[in-house]
Amino acid sequence: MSKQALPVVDLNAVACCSPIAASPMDADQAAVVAPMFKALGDPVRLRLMSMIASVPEICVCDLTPAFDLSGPTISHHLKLLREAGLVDSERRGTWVWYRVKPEAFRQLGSLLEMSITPAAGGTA
Amino acid sequence: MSKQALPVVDLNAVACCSPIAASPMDADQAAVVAPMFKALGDPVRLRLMSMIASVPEICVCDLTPAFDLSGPTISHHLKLLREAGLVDSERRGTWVWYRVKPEAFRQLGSLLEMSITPAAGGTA
DNA sequence: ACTCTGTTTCGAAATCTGCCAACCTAGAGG
DNA sequence: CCTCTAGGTTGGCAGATTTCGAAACAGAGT
Repeated sequence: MSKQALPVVDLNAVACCSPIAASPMDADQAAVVAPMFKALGDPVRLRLMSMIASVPEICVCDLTPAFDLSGPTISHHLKLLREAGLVDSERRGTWVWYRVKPEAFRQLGSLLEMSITPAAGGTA
Repeated sequence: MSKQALPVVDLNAVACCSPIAASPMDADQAAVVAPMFKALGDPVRLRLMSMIASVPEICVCDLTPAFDLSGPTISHHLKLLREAGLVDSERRGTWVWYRVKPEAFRQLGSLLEMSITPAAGGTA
């Protein structure tokens, strides 16, 4: 996808470093972040994400054979990961390569930090 | 819910500290972890989770009015968060109180660490 | 009994998963 | 240029799952 597919999730719209536990999340922010979690909420997409994240980049032709699913189905799941802003794709010649968007990854990670409100579990 | 609802997700079955980016996740592990992400993949549940996580514990009677949804619907979403192993509930007298399960929270956080494989984004 | 809180049950509408078929792009060979 | 083949994506369709509310139910307090 050389023309850089639709960025459905605007990463800059998400507060970069405020954990879920820091303060109640408003509806707008939840609407932006939830699709990212949702994208990881399917076992196939989670494995795809894991495979993509564990190397600098990976060809679709290496992803598809790892599953008992048709090509179109894998393509569909990759599209959802793209639309969630979690990965990027680029066509190089015959093949399409996928790689993670580290910002998105970091963002999700920081949302799950619990350090700010120890009362809610950290110290109990 | 004093009799400690069905623990559908066995937290001990999840590798405690291996980030998604460390190595490709096998199908079994993905099947265990995906439901946790899925539970956070809905805007309502994400906000519920955030509200619960930002205080030591909170009454359902304080959660419901924050949404434009019926009581049964909120109850349904809370059930999904419970079944995902993300929160615990306890009836005390008239009211039911919810609180996060910090282990689950930490677990999800550690899955999103990117530090182990700098090549997949850190250094690019 | 009656009320209040929260859950469960059930059904309708919307969404998701997966496949097949068709399509588009890129490279190889005429 | 045209055709042929291979890699991926898109469109359309069944079947399963999800979301939500109305109604009924269960527990606690009055």
